[in-house]
Amino acid sequence: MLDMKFIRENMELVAESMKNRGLKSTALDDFEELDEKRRDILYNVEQLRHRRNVASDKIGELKRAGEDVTPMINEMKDVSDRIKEYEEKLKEVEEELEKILLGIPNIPHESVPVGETEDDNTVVRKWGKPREFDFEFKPHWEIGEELDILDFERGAKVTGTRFTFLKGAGARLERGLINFMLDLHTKEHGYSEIFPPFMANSASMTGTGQLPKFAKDMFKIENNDYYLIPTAEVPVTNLYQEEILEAEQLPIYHTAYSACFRAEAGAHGRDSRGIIRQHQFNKVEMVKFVHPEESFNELEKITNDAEEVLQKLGLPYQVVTLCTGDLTFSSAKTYDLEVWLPAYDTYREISSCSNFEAFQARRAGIRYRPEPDAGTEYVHTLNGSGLAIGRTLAAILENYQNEDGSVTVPEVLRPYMGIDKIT
RNA sequence: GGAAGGAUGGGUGAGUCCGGCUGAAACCGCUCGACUCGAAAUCGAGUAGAUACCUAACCGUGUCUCGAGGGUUCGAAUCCCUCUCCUUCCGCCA
Repeated sequence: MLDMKFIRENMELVAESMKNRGLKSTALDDFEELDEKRRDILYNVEQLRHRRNVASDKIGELKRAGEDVTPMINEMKDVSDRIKEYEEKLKEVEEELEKILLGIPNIPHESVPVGETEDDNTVVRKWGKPREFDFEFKPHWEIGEELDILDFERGAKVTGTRFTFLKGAGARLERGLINFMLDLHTKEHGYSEIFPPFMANSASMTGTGQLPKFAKDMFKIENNDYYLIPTAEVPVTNLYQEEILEAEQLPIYHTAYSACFRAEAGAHGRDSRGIIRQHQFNKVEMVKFVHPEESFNELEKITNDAEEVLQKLGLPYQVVTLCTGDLTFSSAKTYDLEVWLPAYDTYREISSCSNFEAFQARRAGIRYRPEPDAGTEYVHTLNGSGLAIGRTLAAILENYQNEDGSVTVPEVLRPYMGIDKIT
């Protein structure tokens, strides 16, 4: 959510940023009108309330002195009625305004390229060279099925499409990857580990920006105000919801493993084979709470932290800056890490690192006190996947496959796996 | 699932029966100042958030907020209703 005052004072900028994202900015006209209306009503109602407060004090005083206050009370009845009328109008306007506000996306940072689709994303850097195969290589789902470590059919039988069983060395690889990533981030990158709930309520979902706009992308629990989390970002960012942090607590770095649940509405037919797009997948997430001046430095750092996972695993990747049209709703700037997948003959997203600036903090009420006696300010929040486990596993199967159908275990995972080859 | 108790500022906690003089005592913490070579101790002062208006800004003024929402009332932390969460006991359960 953007600051109302900021929108009021920067109408053109907000309108332009929405245009760059490929959105209509008609909501802004409504905003302007409602905002003015709200402040007008507010002025009137506050005047009346002031009158009422003064009179109420007076009535109390007179009553204690034993005087007759009936005429005054009768007069104030009328004032109270008028206040009630104004309050109802105010509530209407504020609800309308809130709706508009929650629908306005974050403003892309000036360094974000203007563009419409993912084709307009710019490649920042590449690491590693895609492997040249001297044999017929296979996609990960074939490798996985032949090694009997991925079971798609039974996943579909037991639950449904886009659910998969990992078995034997596959299950161990999944678990090894989780542990490897958590160990790396906690021991070498200074993150403290969180194990969050896998469900969160609608206030939290609104805090990080999933609600109200993206309800259909999530799984909702029946008879409860709970949603299955689409990412650990939700519970971890909301850890400090409605809290005021002390300046010296910042920056806070958290890393968390969680299962992630996504309805994948509108993705019918896309990536239907393999484990690239599942309704449930595992992910190790990194979340940061930082001083506003530091957030863009921190974005570079969090991206590097995610990159190091790929480097240690020896997986070729590229870093792209998402253009304005591809940028997610809450983000001011996002780097995607894309890993090389031979069977797809392209780089595919495996991590997304974003700076949300104060956008989430404002929604979630996460503030800090810059100086001991100063007023509060919103922190900046960031997050990055470090990494999506399923896609990492797919990348390992494809990039480390051997001609005989076996898969070599990357060096750094051997302590976690206890074997150096999956056969 | 059953029974009881509770939710007040950064923390502890009074106020709630008997509505107005309480945006909130007291203590702790924190900040600043005094004292000190420095520190501790002591003493003094300050110390909630949001928002509207004013201002270049500081300041100032008003309004709202005592778990959330609604009601009664001229007036609600205080009375009534609904909901949420927490604690304890019983039952059940990994």
